Amino acid sequence: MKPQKTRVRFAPSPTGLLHVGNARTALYNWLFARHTGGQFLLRIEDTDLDRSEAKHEAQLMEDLRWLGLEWDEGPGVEGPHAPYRQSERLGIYREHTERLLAARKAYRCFCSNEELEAERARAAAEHRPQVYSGRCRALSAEESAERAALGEPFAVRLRIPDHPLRFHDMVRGEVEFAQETVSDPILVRSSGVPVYNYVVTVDDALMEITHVIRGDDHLSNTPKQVAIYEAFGWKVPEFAHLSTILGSDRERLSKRHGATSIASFREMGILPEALVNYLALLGWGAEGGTRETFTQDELTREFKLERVTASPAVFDWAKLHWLNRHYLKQAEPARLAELAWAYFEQAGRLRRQDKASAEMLAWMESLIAVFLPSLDQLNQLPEKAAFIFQFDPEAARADEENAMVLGSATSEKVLAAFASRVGGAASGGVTPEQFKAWMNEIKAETGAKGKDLFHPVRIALTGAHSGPEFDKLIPVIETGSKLDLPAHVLSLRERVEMFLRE
RNA sequence: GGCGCCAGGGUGUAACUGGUUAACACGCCGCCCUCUCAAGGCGGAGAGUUCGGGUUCGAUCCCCGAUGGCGCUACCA
Repeated sequence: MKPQKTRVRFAPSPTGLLHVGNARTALYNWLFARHTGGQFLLRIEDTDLDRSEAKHEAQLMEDLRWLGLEWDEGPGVEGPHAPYRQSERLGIYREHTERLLAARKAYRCFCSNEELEAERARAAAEHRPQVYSGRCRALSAEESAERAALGEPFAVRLRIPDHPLRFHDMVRGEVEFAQETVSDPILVRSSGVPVYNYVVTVDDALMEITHVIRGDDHLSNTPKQVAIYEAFGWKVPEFAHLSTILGSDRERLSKRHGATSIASFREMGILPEALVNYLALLGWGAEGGTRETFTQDELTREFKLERVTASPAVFDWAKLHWLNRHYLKQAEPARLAELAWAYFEQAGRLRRQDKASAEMLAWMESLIAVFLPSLDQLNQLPEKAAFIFQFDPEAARADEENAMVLGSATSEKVLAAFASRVGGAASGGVTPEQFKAWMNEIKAETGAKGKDLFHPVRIALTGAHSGPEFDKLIPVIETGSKLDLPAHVLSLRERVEMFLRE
């Protein structure tokens, strides 16, 4: 028997931003499809027209593409099972409902809301499962048709079979629900709008989905869906219910925990490869378990659904940051310069049009290299680099620790010696080699060494007694001072002069 | 209330079909490097696998129960 081609889908509703939980579901679907050589579809669940918005759909697709999760069928790509938007498939559902009704697998339910509520209350009081009594199940075909024809409002319910509903879950194993604990589910509301559990099942079947990979909040809905497959005589697919992602307080991760949308991660300057790697690790571990960093290709090769954990995982910013730092260091400087530009632009440090200048871009690359080792997210860059663009001697002196350094006897001598050298520097700017030579001279001249030697100079140049190494920093400052920027970047010489004038 | 899922260091995971001093990574702490902050290198602490039974020569792993967390229980998705 030749193996069936796997087909999976990611089916979000466009009611808001794509967040980590859903993104991880999408990723696992995508990885599974790619690993097995199958297909990954995107389907938009927009039956809830009040909450669905076109802009969310567009954002969703953009976010998926940013993560590198291209779909083989779906909006924008189309395919043999189009349309891929549920709002455009209403006719299909209606047709299928007719079939079920005709086959008496489903029936019209004329019960009112009040009646149903009373029924539930009674069941709760008697400690029984709150399932529908099935009162309208017994209605004859004639009576049912007659009341419908008379205009009496009705919903359509599925007849739950009288055998246990079981299915296989690749994460949880065999799962079984006793039939008496599952209520005859509503398929179509009295308004005529079909219900989520119903349309999902119809679509999954018609789109020939072989593996339904989704969040475990759907686990308890699955027996109903299995019953729908059975009612139509369709093959029940494999399921894989992914555990929830929790916040550090072990509560379901939500906006309450801060930024959790994919869009916000991108805005912060988290690289997509870092996020993909992190999300993959959240609920899955490679065989052997000694590797943590995986490219998307490596994940595709290693990812096995059977290895996904059933227990919920806590989202950890520290580890995401660690991975982001890792990928930031791997990234092409030109790419980082391009990405970082937006943040500096926002901070008013750079102009958009200057991106066209190779000189500017090169300078940006060297600037990023200076701060890269201490960067969690790219958007931290303008703040870390602020002292390059804006030098404030007064504030530097005001700092308590700085004042202590500057108060020492040698610091004055050191600064004077340094100032005289910078003052006489060639117009080309100070080079790191020159700087090093000067510091050696000053060391010999004043007897100051180590912190006593470097800290006063560092404060006079950067405003702080700690910061990046001078070798990398000096070229950035000197080159920057010659560029045409929104605000002039002070050269070493200008900094020292200004500092001593204060 | 009913039904279902889950349960290992602070966190994410590894541990072949039951046999390991319970491994790796993040984080934390320390040391080295260094003018400093990072980065990097080296090392350390931190769980005996929720609890109670059972099966077994032997359970993190299999079974039962309890407890806790979560989900579903809608004419929400």
